[in-house]
Amino acid sequence: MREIAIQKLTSSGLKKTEIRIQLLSFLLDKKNAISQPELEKMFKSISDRVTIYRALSAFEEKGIIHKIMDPHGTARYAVCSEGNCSDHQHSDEHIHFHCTSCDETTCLEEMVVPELKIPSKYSVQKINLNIEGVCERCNG
Amino acid sequence: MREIAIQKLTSSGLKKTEIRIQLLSFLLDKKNAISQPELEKMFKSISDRVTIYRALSAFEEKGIIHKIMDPHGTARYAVCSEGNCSDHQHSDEHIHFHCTSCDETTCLEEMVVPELKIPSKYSVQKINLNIEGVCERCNG
DNA sequence: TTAAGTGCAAAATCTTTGCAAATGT
DNA sequence: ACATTTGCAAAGATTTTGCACTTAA
Repeated sequence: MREIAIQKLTSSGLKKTEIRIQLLSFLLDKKNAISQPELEKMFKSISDRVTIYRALSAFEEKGIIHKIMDPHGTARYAVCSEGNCSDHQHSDEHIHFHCTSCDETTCLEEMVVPELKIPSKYSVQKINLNIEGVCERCNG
Repeated sequence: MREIAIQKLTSSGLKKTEIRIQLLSFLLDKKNAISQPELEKMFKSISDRVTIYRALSAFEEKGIIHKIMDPHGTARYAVCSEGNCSDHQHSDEHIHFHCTSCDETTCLEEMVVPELKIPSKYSVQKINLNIEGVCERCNG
């Protein structure tokens, strides 16, 4: 995933620093949306909290990752699926599943947000669909 | 709304203190989900921040209100529609609309979350559907 | 009277900002 | 060389906790 990370950084015009490469590689490996605190713990040996904040904002601005708020109000980050996102324009219209047992958030990329008949007085920019429940592993 | 507030407090076994009555009346008057900071400003003359936190948690635990996280990760609170919620069991399966212009969050009580075919390996407890866009007033 | 609710002060978190030093292009 | 990125320290903001005082039941 390191190569893909490097490639994404390059095509976004970001510098390929070791920390950013590792951070992005890590996110690319996961199918889950990782919380800021988790990333912080994970990388605290090689980096500092503030650097992670800034890296994540940079990634998000460039449309490399998207941020979702989990039910606790904790920010979580996941790599955008290919070609869906661009600078400041995220069409991450897939569904997120949050497990109340293990507290993990999974992107259900396969599932699509169903058609909604929204009153025409509203103009819609983005739809977030979040399911809470218990995941396969915890149900086991 | 004061009467309804008092009634809800009574039937939840909460004390009918002036602050809680006013706080709950205020939420009952609004069709919108109000943020903690807003409530804080609104009531800062008669109450203190911590009291509001605690009142809101109490209301939420009793199923009087529900909490939703807006796109900024700010907690917002709205009264549950009649009979939908109970202690620790919120079935607020309606849709929330967040306006990116005025930053208000509205409960679209009329709209229902559509049927979703969720892989059976997941057990679903709650579905959150959040739409971001521009509301009628701001579109005007 | 006594359990629940309040206020104030203080801790614990989480997020942002400024600036000098380090790093990639 | 120059623009980004990093780290550290410090400011801001938000949420939680402890405890003595007050209030509703």
